[in-house]
Amino acid sequence: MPPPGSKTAYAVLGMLASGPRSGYDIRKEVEQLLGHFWHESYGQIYPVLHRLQEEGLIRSRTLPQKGRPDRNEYSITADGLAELQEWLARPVDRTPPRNELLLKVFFGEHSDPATVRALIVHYREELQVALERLRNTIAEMDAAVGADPAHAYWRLTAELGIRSMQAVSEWCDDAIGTLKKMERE
Amino acid sequence: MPPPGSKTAYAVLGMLASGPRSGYDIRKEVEQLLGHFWHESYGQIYPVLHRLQEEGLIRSRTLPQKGRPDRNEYSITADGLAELQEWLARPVDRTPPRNELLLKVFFGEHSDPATVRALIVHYREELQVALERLRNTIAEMDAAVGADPAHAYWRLTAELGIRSMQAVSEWCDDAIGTLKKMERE
DNA sequence: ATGAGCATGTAACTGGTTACATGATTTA
DNA sequence: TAAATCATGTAACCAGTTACATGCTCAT
Repeated sequence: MPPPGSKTAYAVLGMLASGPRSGYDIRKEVEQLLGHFWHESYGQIYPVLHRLQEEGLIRSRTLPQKGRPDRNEYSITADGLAELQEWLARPVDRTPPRNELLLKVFFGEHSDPATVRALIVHYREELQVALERLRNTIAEMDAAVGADPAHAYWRLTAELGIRSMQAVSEWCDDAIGTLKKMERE
Repeated sequence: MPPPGSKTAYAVLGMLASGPRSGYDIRKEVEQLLGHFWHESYGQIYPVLHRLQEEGLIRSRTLPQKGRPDRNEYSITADGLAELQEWLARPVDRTPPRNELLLKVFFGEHSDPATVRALIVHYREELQVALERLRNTIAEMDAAVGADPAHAYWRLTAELGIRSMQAVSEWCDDAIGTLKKMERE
């Protein structure tokens, strides 16, 4: 029943559940669609593909190509789908939190309000970019697929992305205000 | 100039910046105060303490104790404080996101709405507990220290904790509603 | 002709967790 | 008397990143 642990294995399995893909495809798709809440690197994907194949959860066929390296296309097996579904039904294991921004804010007393404020200002800028990008993706997806039932799940993830980014963004505004007040004192 | 990378090193340095502590103390305090956004394990703290001492960023003295192991109390050096402050001024490096709940939600099409809903319900319960715990800590801290300027920074971190948990909690409510609707169709 | 994209992979490294070992003391 | 707390540490493991290597094709 293992592959235990490795989220990457399940991410890969999940991607293959909607159709055959190469390692390269998986990477690209994860970045595009899941980029706001997930990430995978090649160094993780390729070894996992090999392992999953050994375990019979996926299988591959090699498509020769002219001029570029052969394309290894993987598809999920019945066992793989079962494994995926079993994992999906298990409650998420909560991973220990690590928010570097908050760590720095907490240590703010050993620096000064202006420095901390600059940190938050910078963070907010990056946040705004990510928020804008996600909003655009949502608009594109909504236009492209409409009320597709498969799309509904992606839509849920996007919704949480928007909301939590908004919440953080508002906190940034307020924190910047508070720190400005502290600077004046 | 190194210790590069390791957030643990900076977390430890930051803790020692407000006074001498043992590895054990650090662990406990991180859990109590920073628990809602940070985590450290002994297996990480003790080696880091040794390394930081070799690098001259902290120094230790051993307090013999009757009946229990000697207490190694570390304090930050001038170099250590400088290193901490340098790090504090640098913008946070954004770590690749990994939200397992959203990963499962996204793969919901390979399971079914009811299963996904159960996942979110369970998640929301744990969230509520964490939210309650943080609210209590805030009440205690506010009562204990009042408008202490050092406390102000902690207060900022708590504020973000509350807000983002609330945002996620609201999303859970809505998502559960959406999934119920999907179940009926 | 330059660079981006296609496509695969590996090795070295880093960061972190878990489980173990030790053992007295205080509290319930 | 059982369990939690104090207090240290290590070894084995796991997950993940980064940098590297290869080499063709297509668009600018």
